[in-house]
Amino acid sequence: MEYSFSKLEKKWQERWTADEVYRVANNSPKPKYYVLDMFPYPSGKGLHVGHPLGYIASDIFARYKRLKGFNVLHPMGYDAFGLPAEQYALDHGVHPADSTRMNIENFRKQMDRIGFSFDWSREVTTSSPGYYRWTQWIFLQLFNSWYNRGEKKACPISSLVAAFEKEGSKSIAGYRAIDEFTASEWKGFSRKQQQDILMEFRLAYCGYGEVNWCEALGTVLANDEVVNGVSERGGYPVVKKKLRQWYLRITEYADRLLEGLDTVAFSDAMKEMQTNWIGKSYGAEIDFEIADTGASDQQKLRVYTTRPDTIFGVDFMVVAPEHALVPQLTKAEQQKEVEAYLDYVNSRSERERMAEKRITGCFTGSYVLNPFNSHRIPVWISEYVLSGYGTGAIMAVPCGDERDFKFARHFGIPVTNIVGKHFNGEEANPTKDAILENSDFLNGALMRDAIGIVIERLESAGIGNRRVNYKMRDAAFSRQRYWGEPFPIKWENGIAYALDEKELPLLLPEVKNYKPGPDGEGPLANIPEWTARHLETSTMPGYAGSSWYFLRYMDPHNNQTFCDRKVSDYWNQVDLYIGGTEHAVGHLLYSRMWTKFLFDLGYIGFDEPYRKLLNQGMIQGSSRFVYRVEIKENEALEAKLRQQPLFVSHGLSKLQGRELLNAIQPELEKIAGKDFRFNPDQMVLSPIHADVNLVDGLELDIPAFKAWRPEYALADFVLENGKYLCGSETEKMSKSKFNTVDPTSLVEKYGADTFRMYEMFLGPLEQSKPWDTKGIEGVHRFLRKLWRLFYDETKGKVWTNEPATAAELKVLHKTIKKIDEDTEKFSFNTAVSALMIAVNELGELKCHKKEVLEKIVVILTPYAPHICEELWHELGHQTTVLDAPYPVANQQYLVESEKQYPVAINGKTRTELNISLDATQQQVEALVLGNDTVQKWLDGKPPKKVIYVKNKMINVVV
RNA sequence: GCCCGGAUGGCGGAACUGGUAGACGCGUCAGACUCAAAAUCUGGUAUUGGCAACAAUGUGCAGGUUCGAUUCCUGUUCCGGGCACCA
Repeated sequence: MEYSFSKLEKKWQERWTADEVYRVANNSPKPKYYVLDMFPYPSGKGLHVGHPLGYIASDIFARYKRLKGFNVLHPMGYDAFGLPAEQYALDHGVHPADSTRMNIENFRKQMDRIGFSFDWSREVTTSSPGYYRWTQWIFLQLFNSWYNRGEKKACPISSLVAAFEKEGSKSIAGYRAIDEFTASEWKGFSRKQQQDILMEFRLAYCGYGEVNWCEALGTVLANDEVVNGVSERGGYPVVKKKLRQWYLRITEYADRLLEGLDTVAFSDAMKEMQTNWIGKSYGAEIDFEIADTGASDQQKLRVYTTRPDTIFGVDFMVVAPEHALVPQLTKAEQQKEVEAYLDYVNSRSERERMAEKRITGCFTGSYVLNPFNSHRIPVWISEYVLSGYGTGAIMAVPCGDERDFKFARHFGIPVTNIVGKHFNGEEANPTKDAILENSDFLNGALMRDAIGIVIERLESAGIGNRRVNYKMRDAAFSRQRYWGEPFPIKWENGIAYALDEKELPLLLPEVKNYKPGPDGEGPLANIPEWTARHLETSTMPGYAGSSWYFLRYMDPHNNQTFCDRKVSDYWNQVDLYIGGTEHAVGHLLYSRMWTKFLFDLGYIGFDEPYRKLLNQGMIQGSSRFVYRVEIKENEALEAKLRQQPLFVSHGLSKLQGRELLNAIQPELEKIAGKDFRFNPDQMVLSPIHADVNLVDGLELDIPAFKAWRPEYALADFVLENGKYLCGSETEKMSKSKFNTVDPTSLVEKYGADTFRMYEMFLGPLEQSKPWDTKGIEGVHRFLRKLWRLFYDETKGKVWTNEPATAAELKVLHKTIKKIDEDTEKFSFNTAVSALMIAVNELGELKCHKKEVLEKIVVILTPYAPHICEELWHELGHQTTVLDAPYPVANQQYLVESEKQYPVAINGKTRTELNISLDATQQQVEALVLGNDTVQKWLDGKPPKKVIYVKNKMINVVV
């Protein structure tokens, strides 16, 4: 009987589905375990071998935990709202709902072949009304909440209204730049005034602000969706634009997002990325009086600095071009220059600014006074100061800050040295460990200590105060697009009103075209019925639905609430979350914030969503290249080569000019004839991606390549050693590079079990690695060897009920221990190796004992579930192997009584000795020193000491 | 520029708290089976020298600590990832 994997895998997949074996209940006497994958965006391109990597890992762990006696929640769904589906709709006229449905079907079909243990009865799709109803609901909770800094948690907005009615703006002093008001003033405000103030506090709010506007996509983007000044999706230019937008007040959670990192098991790299994104810094705000202004219209320039200790090193001030005081600061004689500079700044796109950082700037003509010694300090404008951070103005200390120093040098501003020999006049020194000089009352103080001294002085003199700043900004939460959750918001007289919860879901209406609406509004603005109801016309961004999906899996069919509190109390946090690092600062921060928010309001009982996060590495493509001969500026020859292309093998691809011509002359003459003359220096070889599936290792399958594309049908090849070898390069896996490998075709050829194990065998999960199909045979061979322990091709069944020998049990228990340890620490690649070794060893021992095989089958089940289920039943079991008890390694078979030890003298191995494992140090010493070889080497001299490393070796030090 | 991570045979990668470096797989070589090939099985395979036993050298590079270093320390090169005027 042969191992016919395709029949067997189909059989069990059907059986498992029919029996609903993966269905999991929301209660159980067993302990719970929640294994989650980052759900996919169902793109039209389908899966390549890189996608299932994380799913296979999570599936192995989910099955392992189940065998270990846990009630395991392991769901899957689709992050279905988003730009690409809409872009596709614009281009092809297919409704996003339809293309999404088709893509989901395709994804599902591909995933099903791999044999995952997902509980599909819990599937969620973020674009289905039953799901986004609750996304809208959570949005309403955010809209109706504010962040109470005193209590460090979100509270209902009604509590803020109550506070205003009772004591005016007292309780929110220092929150935001809002004019103070008393309780009676509050009551006297118009409805609009009141709502405008409340809007400043809502956790989901609408406001005007600089946003990242992407013209090509016709929408705004969040900061993490902009990479190097262009859109993450599509790579289109992004400009800053002032627009009315919805925001998520994630900045209020900055501290808790930071502190929460201590309570979760994320990689250090991941924690650091989030920490940097949040970017907390400690410093002070300082007011500088603007010189030469009258006492009546006294203006102050406020700066933020982390280094108040350098206050006497301030040689100039810089304000951002967008700073509100620019017009007042600009003196008449500088007017022209400032205007020209502002024009220049506006002409530069975000991308240009990032690409080349020029030192630019312009003097305003104004001066401010140093608050401690009243020195006059010139005020400049420069684009290197960002309007969005701190106060949009800085005090420049060239001797301590590299940027300030370069600016000073560029514009010839004299530099004050406050750190003595620590500053060499050539570059700034940002040290905190220097003793201050030229610094008035700070002279002689260590900079590190001076920071606090200055802040105290500032605060007591009322010219500044301690201040914490964050790089993180509030997250832009609206998109001028169609394919997203509609906001449950209605506008009346410029006031945003929440829809009643009973009106949810606010269904996404059908549209005829997906083109943007007027005035930068979304496509929903084109629908008269929509605008007639004064509904918000933008939709929510892609990350809205993914910010809470892990909760919906727990209670996916509940239509009373997003997730019953009892159910979320049971499943609690995600125990293991597997996905890529690309969501480090997007999805992971947003979902952590939503979790904290829902916790604050008491809807769930935990405030971090993911207990442990594992980042799988990317699987890169291994591209193959063929080298095509092109002859420039010779149209007649080129025409011939277009008809009959000529490719040279990789080994010859480095040749040029005359040498190249010599190598390819015969083939070229066949195509072009003998009479052609041309300059060999105009001959170039251009590398062209060849489909990896047409290449075996590096050798091109020439007939298959010719059949691949009509234009290559007549191609000719210059070979080396009778073969055409391709060049290779590791690149991102992508259809356009023809380096994608389709998992389904591999499953068809080798079976799902082989495919799963091979993906794990490739290397450590967290490491990025190039895909190479070659090695898959080895894993396949392993499963066939395993099969042969049960069945012989001629004899049929060979397994027996005979008792196992000690040697066989030793192999078994060693393997159980190893697999258990490796799986527990997610070292799946070494676990697969250990399983291979076990099967090899059992094969050598000709072990066909049920007693041994049965346990091997169970520990192998998470890795290769189909073959194990089949063999489990073959061994006479009636129930599924999924519920088998996980074997325990028996120490008895792991301990050896005697072992051969290498004996080294000063680190060099000289001989080997058999030593009983319970021997004492003295016994070992006597044995070693009594040995002839050792004696010979010692040459009569006594050794300094004998080092006996149990289970390892013995070293004699002389 | 700053912050992380990495570098081990022809290749992917093993190696527990410092203890025989190269497990396992691929590739390759040899052999068995075969008329032959494929498939399968068995064995060899870090490098250099030697028929061999064996010897020497070997974990990016240069040092250091140690009886002993892929592992720890210092410096350095290269590669990958993240951040990038955040004052």
